[in-house]
Amino acid sequence: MNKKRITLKEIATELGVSISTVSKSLNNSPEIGEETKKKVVAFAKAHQYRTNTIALSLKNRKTKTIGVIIPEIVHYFFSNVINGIENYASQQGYNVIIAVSNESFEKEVLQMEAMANGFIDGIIISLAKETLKKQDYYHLQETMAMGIPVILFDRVTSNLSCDKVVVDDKSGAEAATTFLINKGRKKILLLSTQDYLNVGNHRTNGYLDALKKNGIFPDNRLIIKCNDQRSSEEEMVVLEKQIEALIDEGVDFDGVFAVNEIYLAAALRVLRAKNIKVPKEVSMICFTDGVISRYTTPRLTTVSQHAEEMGITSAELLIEKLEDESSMDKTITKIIQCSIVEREST
Amino acid sequence: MNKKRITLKEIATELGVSISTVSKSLNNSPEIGEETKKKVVAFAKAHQYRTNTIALSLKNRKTKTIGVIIPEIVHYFFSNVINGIENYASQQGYNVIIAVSNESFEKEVLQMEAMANGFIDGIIISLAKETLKKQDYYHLQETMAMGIPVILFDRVTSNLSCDKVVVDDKSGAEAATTFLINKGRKKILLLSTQDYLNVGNHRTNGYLDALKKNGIFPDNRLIIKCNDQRSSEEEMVVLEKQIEALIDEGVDFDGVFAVNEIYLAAALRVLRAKNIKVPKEVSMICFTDGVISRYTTPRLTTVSQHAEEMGITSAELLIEKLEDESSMDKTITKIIQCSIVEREST
DNA sequence: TATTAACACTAAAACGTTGTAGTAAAATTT
DNA sequence: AAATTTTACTACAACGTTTTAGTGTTAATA
Repeated sequence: MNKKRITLKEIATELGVSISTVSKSLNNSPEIGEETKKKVVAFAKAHQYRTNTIALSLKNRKTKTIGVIIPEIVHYFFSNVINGIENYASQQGYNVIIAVSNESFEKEVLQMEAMANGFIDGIIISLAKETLKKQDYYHLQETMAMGIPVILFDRVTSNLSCDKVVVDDKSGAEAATTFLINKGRKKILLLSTQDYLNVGNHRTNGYLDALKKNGIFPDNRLIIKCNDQRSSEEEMVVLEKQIEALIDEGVDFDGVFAVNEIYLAAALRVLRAKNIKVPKEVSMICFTDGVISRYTTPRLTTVSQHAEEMGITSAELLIEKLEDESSMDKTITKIIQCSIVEREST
Repeated sequence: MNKKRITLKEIATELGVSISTVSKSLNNSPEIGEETKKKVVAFAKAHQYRTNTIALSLKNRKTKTIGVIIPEIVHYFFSNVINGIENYASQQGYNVIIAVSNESFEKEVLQMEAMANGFIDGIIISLAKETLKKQDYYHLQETMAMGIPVILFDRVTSNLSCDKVVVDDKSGAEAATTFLINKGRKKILLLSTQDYLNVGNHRTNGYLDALKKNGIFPDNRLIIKCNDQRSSEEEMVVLEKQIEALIDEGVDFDGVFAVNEIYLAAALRVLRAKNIKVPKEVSMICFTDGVISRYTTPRLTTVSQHAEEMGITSAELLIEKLEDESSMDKTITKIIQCSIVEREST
C-alpha cells in the first residue's frame, strides 16, 4: 500500500523529459512551453507530488522552522506564548519546534545545541531559572555568533545583545499596587520571589514605588519572598504556613499583591480558613491572568501580561530578522504593557 | 563576527585530505590512520564543526523529528501529554514539532499536510472536535498510505487502523461514580458533553453503569450535557445558570460528577453561592487532574488521566514503529488506567 | 540569404553528508 | 623475488531540489 513519495526524477523519466523541465513546469517558469507544463502539472497532481522540504532546506540553507525553548510547558503563561508564536509563525509559513528546559541550565544548553545543529532558522527563548542564577550565557552567544538570530522573551538578561520582548513588570506591579491603594488599602502584603528572577525583582520594585508615591512606608514584615524551588506543591504548603503565621502574630493587612496566581490562590485559602472576607476585609490582586483566577471563589483580579501578544511579537521580530538581511544589525526591545483584569477579589 | 558553520569540505581542503577522510575520521572509522584521525578531530573541535542534520536527513530519509498535532495547547491535559512526549523523545534523540489544530478540521488537515511534506518521521495526534463530528479521516489515511506512521491519542476513532493510546474513560467514570456512591451518595448530578465526543460519551456510559450496578435508577434531570462550543467563558455562564435553575426547581442532589475540571469548578461556584456545603451536603469529583482542582476551596477530588504517561506511551509506540521496520504491520491500542486523586471535595 | 532573436528545452553543479568501490604503497607471505 | 594481503587513503554516487549556463530548432530581422 505504501505509495511512497514521488520525486522529480521519477516524473521526468516517466514523462520522458528532463528533471529541470519538471521542476520548472511545477514552478510555472516561462521557459517551458504551455503544453509541457500542463502535462507535467497534471501528472504531478495525479501522483500527488509533494516537494521534499528537506532537499529544499539543504539547497536554500533555510528550514522555515523556528525553535522555541521554554522553561516549562505545563504553564498557562508559556503555553499561551507558544500559542501566539505558533499562530503567527504558521500563518507566515513557518514551522515551530518546541523544547523544554525544565528550568535546568544543562538541558537548556543541550536543547539549544541540538537546535543550532541545523533544523532551525532562529530561536525564541525564555531563560531557565538556573541559567539566570548562573549568569552563563555562552551557549546563546555561540548560537548568535553562528548567525542564528535569537529572541529573548520574558526571562531576559541585559548581558546579551539581541532582540527582546518583555512585559513591563515594574509598571504593571505599580499599577496593581496603586489599584489596591485606590480601593483604600494601605497595608498591602506582597508575595514575591527571590530577587535573582528579574521578574520578581521588577515587580517588587513596582510595589515599592507605588507605596512611595502614595506616601506609604513599606513594612518589611509584609514582604514575603518565596523560595521557589522545584515542586510548587511543597512550596505552597510553606507559603500558606508563612501567611498563617503572619496572621497569628497579629500582623495586620488589608490587601494582597502576589506576583503570580498560585501565590494568591494560596493566600486566598488561608484567608478562607481564617474566615477573613475577600474582598471586604482584604482586597487581592496578582500577576498572571491564568485559569486559576477564573475558577476560584471569589474570582481573582489579575494583571494580564498578554502572553499571546508576547508570542506574536517575538515571532514577528524573529521572522523579520530572518527575511530581511538588513535587520540583522539593530536590536530591538519591545515592551508589552500589562493591563488589569478586574474580577471579584477587589 | 559571523563565524558560520564549517563543513567537511572546508576541513578537507584546509587539511589537505579528502572529504571522505574527514567524514570517516570524525566517525572514528578504522579505515583511517590514528594520526590523521587525531589531526582531523582536533581541527574539527577547534573550529566547532557540527554535522549538518539537514544533509543527513536528506541522505538517510529520516529526520529524527516527530510531529504532534493537538487541538489546543493552553490546556492542562494536552500540555502534559506534550511534556511526556517531549521528555521521552528528546531522551531518544528525537525532536518534537508541535502544531495546533484549534479544534478545526481545516487547520488539522493543513498542519498534517505541512508535516507530511517532509520534516517528520511520524505523527502523534489527538483529533479536533470538528474532525470527530465530520468523521472525515482522509488526511490521516493519506499520511499513513505514504508510509508515515500515525499514533492517535485520547481523541481517537475506530475508523482508523493505527496505534492508539486511550484513557479508560468508561471505567474511570464508573470508578468515580462508584466512589461517590460508596460515600453514601445516591442522587448524583452528571455534567458531561455532547455525545459525538467519544470522551463525553464513554464517561456518561461509565456513570450510567455505576448507577445500574448499584441499583440506582438514573434521573434524566440529573444529566446535563453541555454544548461545548468555543469560548469556555460563555459556556460556563450557561452551565452555571442551568445548575442554578435545577436547584431552584427543587431538584435535589448530593453528589456531582463532572467530565472535566471546569464544569466542576462552575458547579462549585453555584453551590457556594447557594450556601450549600461541600463536601458535607454535596460530594464532588471530576475528570482531569489539572491546576484548578488544586487551588479551589475545597480542593477538588479528581480522576487523573495520567496525561504525561499517555505522552510517553504514544512516543514509545511511535519510536518503536520508526526504528523497527517489522513493527509496522501490527497495530496496538494501549489503554491507560485512570486513578482517583482524593482531595477535599469528597 | 545570412544573421540574430526567441523558444523550448537539457546538462550539470551545488547544498553537506555517508558509504561503496577503487587505488596506490607498504607489509607480509610463499 | 613474486604474489598476496593489509593499510590508509581518495573518488564518486546518491539523497531531491533549484538554477545557471548551455543547446539545438524555428521564427524574425537585416
